[in-house]
Amino acid sequence: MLVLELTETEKVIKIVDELNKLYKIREFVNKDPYKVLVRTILSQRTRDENTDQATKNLFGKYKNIYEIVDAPTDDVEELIRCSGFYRVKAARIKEVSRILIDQYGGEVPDNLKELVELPGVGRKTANCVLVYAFELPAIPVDTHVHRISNRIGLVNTKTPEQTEVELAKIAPKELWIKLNDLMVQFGQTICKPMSPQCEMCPISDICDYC
DNA sequence: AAAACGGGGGC
DNA sequence: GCCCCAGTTTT
Repeated sequence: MLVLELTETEKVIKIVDELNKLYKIREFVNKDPYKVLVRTILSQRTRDENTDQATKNLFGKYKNIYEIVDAPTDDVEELIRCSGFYRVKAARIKEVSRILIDQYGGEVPDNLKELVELPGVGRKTANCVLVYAFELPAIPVDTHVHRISNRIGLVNTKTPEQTEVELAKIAPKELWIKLNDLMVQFGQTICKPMSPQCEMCPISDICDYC
């Protein structure tokens, strides 16, 4: 069988295309920047099911930033308990909310520089806000994106930030917005960290991992 | 019972 | 870069 020789850019296009047949691009909490930010903090080192449940619990009771900043911390902790790391996350959410109200008029900044200055917001979380709330081109690199990109030989990097830089070079900009969400779903269901289900992988023809 | 897991921060 | 943090899931 003829082995296709694709450029890295062509590989990205193919990967997005194939994964897009399998998974839907999700729209997180109606692109409300504050809710996206909170949901993303809740998602840190956490699976989707638990993230979604915690997000529902929290915003089911407290509607916006002003209600959350005044909410009792133990109640917030209880509502988001199912997402794990709930004490840290509750503290971060309340701290960030306070800062946004005090310094940004209750709005979420739409640029990387100001976002990463917020406590509990690193590069991955900030990029998620830019992509999912503001629809700006950014590539949130979590461990799924980092692992998969390296596993299939798309990049050869050591840190997530290096992966972000390399992916930005080879991926067409209009695809950036899809990369994280597709790879996360792929990483949770097929290209898993420990036991990848290579037999049902839609992109095995461009991957020699197995 | 470990070890790993959709990060972030402090040093 | 290394280590710590801290609930949950997987091995």
